[in-house]
Amino acid sequence: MMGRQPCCEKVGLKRGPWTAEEDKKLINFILGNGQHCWRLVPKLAGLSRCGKSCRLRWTNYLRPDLKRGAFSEAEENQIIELHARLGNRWSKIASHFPGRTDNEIKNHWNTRIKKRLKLLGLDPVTHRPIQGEGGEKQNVQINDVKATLSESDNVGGSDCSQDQESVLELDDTAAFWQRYSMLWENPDVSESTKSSTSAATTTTSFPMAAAETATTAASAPESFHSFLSEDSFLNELRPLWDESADYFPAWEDGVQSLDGFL
DNA sequence: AAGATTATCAACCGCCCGAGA
DNA sequence: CTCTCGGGCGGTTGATAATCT
Repeated sequence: MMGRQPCCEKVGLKRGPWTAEEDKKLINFILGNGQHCWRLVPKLAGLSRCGKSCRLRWTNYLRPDLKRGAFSEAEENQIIELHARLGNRWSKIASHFPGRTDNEIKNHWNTRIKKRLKLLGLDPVTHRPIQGEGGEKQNVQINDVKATLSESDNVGGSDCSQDQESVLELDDTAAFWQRYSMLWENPDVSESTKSSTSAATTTTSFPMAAAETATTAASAPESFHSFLSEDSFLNELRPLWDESADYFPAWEDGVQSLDGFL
């Protein structure tokens, strides 16, 4: 026999983007009942979705303790270091970032960090220098960084004011690379990840990230639901929200972080 | 201004794993 | 021990937004 039974009866179930109405139903249900059996959630909440879809929507988008927003430089650096040690174990990586989801980190890795590593001459899978023509990529790396910085991150920019900044950034990059190499040269590195927090909590500077953040932060969309600012829904939801701290450890923080959207 | 291209990210799919019967 | 089931994970897709030509 091939394949596998679907997780649920898909016939008649809605797919695709969630509507504000569906979100309301899901939020209200979870607030009122907590998280138990996801399979039952759609039925009980009156949603024509499969349980998996509900879980995904909640954990990746509706949970009030989500941080959202652009990744900081420090976060990005930490993701890179963790990925070097853990590989594509996104949930493990995400566990180091309260308020971030594995999906979010995975997306960020695939769309941004991966490219940066390539620009740095690093293989995003192995985190080692790409042995291209001549295998001397590591030596030209710093120049590559400079080139790519002025190429791609100097958006709308004056080119002359950048030299000084670039020097600083290059120093940081060199330091980062050094740390990074040491990480890989340490044969115990994969073991050390199991035990604890050793290298994960330190931060290094990753200037490409800084440059990028500077150019994109201003335009970063705060896409948290517009319906959350609707008065009618606010009046209905907010009291529930405030009463529900018992269900989730991070709830209080979540409420606070929501305030920015309300 | 309009069409083409690229980037982003929410959401889905299918597999894996652990718990419990 | 084996089987079933649900939750979780990582890979991938596709719609939309942003940017370029």
